[in-house]
Amino acid sequence: MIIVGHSAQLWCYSYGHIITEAQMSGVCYRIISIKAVEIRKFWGRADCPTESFWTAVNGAGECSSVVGMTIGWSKRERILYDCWNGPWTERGPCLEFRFYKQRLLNNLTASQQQAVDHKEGPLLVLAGPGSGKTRVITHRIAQLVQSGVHPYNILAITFTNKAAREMGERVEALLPDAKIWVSTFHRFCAQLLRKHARGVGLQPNYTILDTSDQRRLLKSVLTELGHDVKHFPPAKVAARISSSKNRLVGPEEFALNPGGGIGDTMLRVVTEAYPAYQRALQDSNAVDFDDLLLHVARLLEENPALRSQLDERFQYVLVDEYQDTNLPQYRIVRALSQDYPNLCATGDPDQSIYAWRGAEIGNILRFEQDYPDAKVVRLEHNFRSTKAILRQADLLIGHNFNRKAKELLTENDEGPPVELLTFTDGAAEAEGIALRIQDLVDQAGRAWSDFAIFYRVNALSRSIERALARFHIPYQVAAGVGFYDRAEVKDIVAYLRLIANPADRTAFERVVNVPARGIGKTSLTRLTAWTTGQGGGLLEAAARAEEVPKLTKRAVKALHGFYELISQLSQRTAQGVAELITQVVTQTGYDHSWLDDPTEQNMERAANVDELISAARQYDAAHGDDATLEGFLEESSLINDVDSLDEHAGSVTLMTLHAAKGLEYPVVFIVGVEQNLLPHERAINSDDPHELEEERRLLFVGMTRAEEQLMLTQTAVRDIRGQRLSTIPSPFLFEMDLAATVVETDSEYIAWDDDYAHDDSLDDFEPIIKQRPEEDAPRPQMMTAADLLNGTNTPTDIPRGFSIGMDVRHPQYGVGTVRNVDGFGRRKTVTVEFAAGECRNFDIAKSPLQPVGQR
DNA sequence: TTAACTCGTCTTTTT
DNA sequence: GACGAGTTAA
Repeated sequence: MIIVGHSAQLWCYSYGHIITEAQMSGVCYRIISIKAVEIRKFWGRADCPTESFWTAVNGAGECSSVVGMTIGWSKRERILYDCWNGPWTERGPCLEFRFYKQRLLNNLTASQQQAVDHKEGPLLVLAGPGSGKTRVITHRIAQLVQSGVHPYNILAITFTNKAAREMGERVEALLPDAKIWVSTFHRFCAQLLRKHARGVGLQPNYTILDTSDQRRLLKSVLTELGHDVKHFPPAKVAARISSSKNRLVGPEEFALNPGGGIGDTMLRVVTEAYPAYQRALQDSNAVDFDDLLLHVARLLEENPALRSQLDERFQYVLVDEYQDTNLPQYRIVRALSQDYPNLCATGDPDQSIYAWRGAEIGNILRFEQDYPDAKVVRLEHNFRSTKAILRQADLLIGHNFNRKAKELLTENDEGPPVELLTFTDGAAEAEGIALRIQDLVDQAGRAWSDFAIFYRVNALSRSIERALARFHIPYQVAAGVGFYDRAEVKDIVAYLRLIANPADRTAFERVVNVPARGIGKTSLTRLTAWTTGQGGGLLEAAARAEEVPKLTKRAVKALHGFYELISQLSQRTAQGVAELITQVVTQTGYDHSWLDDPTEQNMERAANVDELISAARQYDAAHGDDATLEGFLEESSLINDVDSLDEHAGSVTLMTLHAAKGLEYPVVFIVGVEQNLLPHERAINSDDPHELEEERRLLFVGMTRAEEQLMLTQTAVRDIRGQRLSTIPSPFLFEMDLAATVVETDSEYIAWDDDYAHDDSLDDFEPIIKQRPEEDAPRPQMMTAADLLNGTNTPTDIPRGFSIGMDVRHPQYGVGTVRNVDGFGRRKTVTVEFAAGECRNFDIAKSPLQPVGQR
């Protein structure tokens, strides 16, 4: 059911209402493709499509029998259509229609055109926010191909998967048949490294460790070296190692010149741990994120033949967000642009917000020195934001000393002034925002998906989430526990990793006793100790367990069994990844413990495993014969939480300021614009003034995401780490000219102290706002962040499971009554009062507590 | 072996 | 306040 390249004109739906002809102002949409996609989550019902819509779609001749409803409309010029005709709360197949605004090349501004037309030689595009940078890149690629460059010789690199996907789609829209390699730095390197793994002492089936695996490995390395993990937290050591890698400093160089004072024990430990960690990676045939770049940079440096071969292959390299490149990335790009220096770098020094991660803003500032004959094009015309928004953003960023002056121009309307809202505390702030959003939806016809809320630190999302939940406003969060961080998902993935790469030590340690097979800590320690002496992987050692001294008979048997299991599973890789996962689950009996006990938690787990299987199925389908286990693992280890944001969800989006880069929303809130938060105290305490400038840029990035309306908020007191502190306004606020409002706490809306929370009105979680007359209209149902992260696709009323006053049964303690519910997500706990009047707390996630019916 | 409890630590941003 | 690690109780 795939139609590609079909063209038809049709009217589009936004979430819940039709975009009028006038709003579309003559922009023509073209169906690029219709494909079946599986929808993980969506909010609620929207209007049914009109005749004209279906006439248009049916005109394609392929899907005349489709019934369904519009479930989302996205700014990315895509519309999703649910063609599931079962109950709408269930998962069903969906159609995805992709539309692209057909804009012709002659629609470009003069400077955009300049950049597009540039063919040979280095090119630097300094692109302010919202200046159509992606369009320039995609059109330039199209232009290159039209002028005879072979698509094979073009490489486009971005930083995020999202950006890569978007660029890929847009290039595809312009050049439906050309296969252009559009990739992120990490993915590009991962693939290159697959081919040339041996050049850096790896096997082609190497694994990519994510942050938590990396920590785990480092922790065992530290322990083996006899260092106290309390004193030297793996996270800190990892940070030091990472920053060294970002500066291309290997373990040997680090040891030679560690820097720091004589008494710096931390440095001593790192000096010791770094090489050991690197060896452990090598032994596991694994790399961490930084290694992907590092290895490739090394490879290119030490291997002139390979370098020139790749340089020739990638004659036209385009790098987006060049201001965020770190040293290895810079070296890689340079290495690929020597014989064919047709490097096109786009970026904006004012949007450099990753210096803390090793990004070198100097790379973009130095571009003209690196490539003396570079052509420089400035895109200063902003198509995104109102004049009011840009004026404030400009005022703010003007306070940075370290910067090339640049103007932000727009022909857009003046728009409403940028507001500064001051609240009494975080709870009032959250509710105030929820109220605003509700008002704008009710009164101004905004859609939920028009809103975004940004914050400096993830911790701030919680209060906002609560407020949104109370107001029954659908939202999604780009952060926190990602899908691939869930324990059950990690377990299954670890099995896969072990199958793909038997040397993978972290994976082995994770699953050798999951589900329990009687291979305890002691057996594992003995096995590891023996293996260290022997060389080789742990799995191999498991096969020869009988040779390991002191192992009990039972352990030997269990290890042999485990080895057998993995070998058997290894035979099954041919039928696709989804099938393999199914095999893993059944053969290991992984889900046995939950299947007969359908608690909420267990059903979530099962759903997550299903989710993983369907992800694998999608991968299999997308890659056809090229689908490999390694490929799937690579894909899953390189995606992040922001990538899973669903533009079609029809919900308010919450994310950190960092994650916001590259996105745009009609209405933006930036919360907590306060001293010590934004700028962050870490930047304030730092003696490097550049850090403060980076904070300013961060706010700048956030502000320039807004298209029409922008609101900054601050509070008088804020709870930080459980402590209530008075705040100091952010110095940045004085650098702008904002319309300030102090929002008086309206007692009617305040219900957030704990006393109130124990009131039984919360049990049913009724919205505590007064019903508005127009609120009779059906609202999308609630979905908690936890649901979203679970990938649960059924919106639910909260709280699910346990509520205050409910009678419950515990196998040990008998029947009792729930007195309190606490915590969030998987950390949710309930307090139950039993007959004797004694209260106990239970972890919902772990306890065998069962409801026995409502009062 | 599991689940409840207690304690101590860490709190920026993430490919 | 959130979370991990370690301890205790059964």
